[in-house]
Amino acid sequence: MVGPLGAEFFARPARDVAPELIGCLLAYGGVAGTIVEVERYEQWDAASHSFRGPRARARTMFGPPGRLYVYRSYGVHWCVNVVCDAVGVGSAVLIRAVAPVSGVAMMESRRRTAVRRDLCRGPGRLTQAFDITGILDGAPLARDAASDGVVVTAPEQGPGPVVRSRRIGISRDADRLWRYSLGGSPWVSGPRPTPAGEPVAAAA
DNA sequence: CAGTGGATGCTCT
DNA sequence: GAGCATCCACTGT
Repeated sequence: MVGPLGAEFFARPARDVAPELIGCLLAYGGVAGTIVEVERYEQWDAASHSFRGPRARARTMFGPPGRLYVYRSYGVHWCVNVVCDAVGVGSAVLIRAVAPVSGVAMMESRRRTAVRRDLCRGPGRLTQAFDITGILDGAPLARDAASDGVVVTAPEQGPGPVVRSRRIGISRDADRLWRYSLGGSPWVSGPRPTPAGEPVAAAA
């Protein structure tokens, strides 16, 4: 699949969508980066905001797929997900890190740092560099690159080996290997998966 | 390098 | 009042 991704791409289980997002281009407001790290969250997953059902904060997770779920983290940062699967499932993929591709000067200005490696490494840093905030919660992904909205575009070629590892910063259901990243990438956040990590193809 | 604590807002107990 | 899907500044090796 090549080109901007829409609702039909995300209307599948997050276990299928998440690894395919690695290597895709995330673009918004003149800045762009290649997705190198995501995590998936499901309703029957104690670490997920959808765990307790469609309550106020996580209601977007239970809406149509292909929309952004943006929430505030630790009262300070924003984090951005894309809703997956069918309406009512409560499934989403958190975008945790991208490799900067364009608009780097804008990213540096927003982040107030010139440390290239830290511009978009981590979910809070990424949203700051992209100026993604809570006003985008519930917004559908845009279908064309010229749009004002957030666009996710599939690459023509695969990015390289996708590995899976434990999710970052959670305590409940922490053993699930639901974090997907580009093997060996320096743009990945947190403790990076050990040497090669676990190949995504090896696990169903 | 590792570890600690503060900032700050919202949800749950 | 506790606990976060975090980040940064600071400390001590």
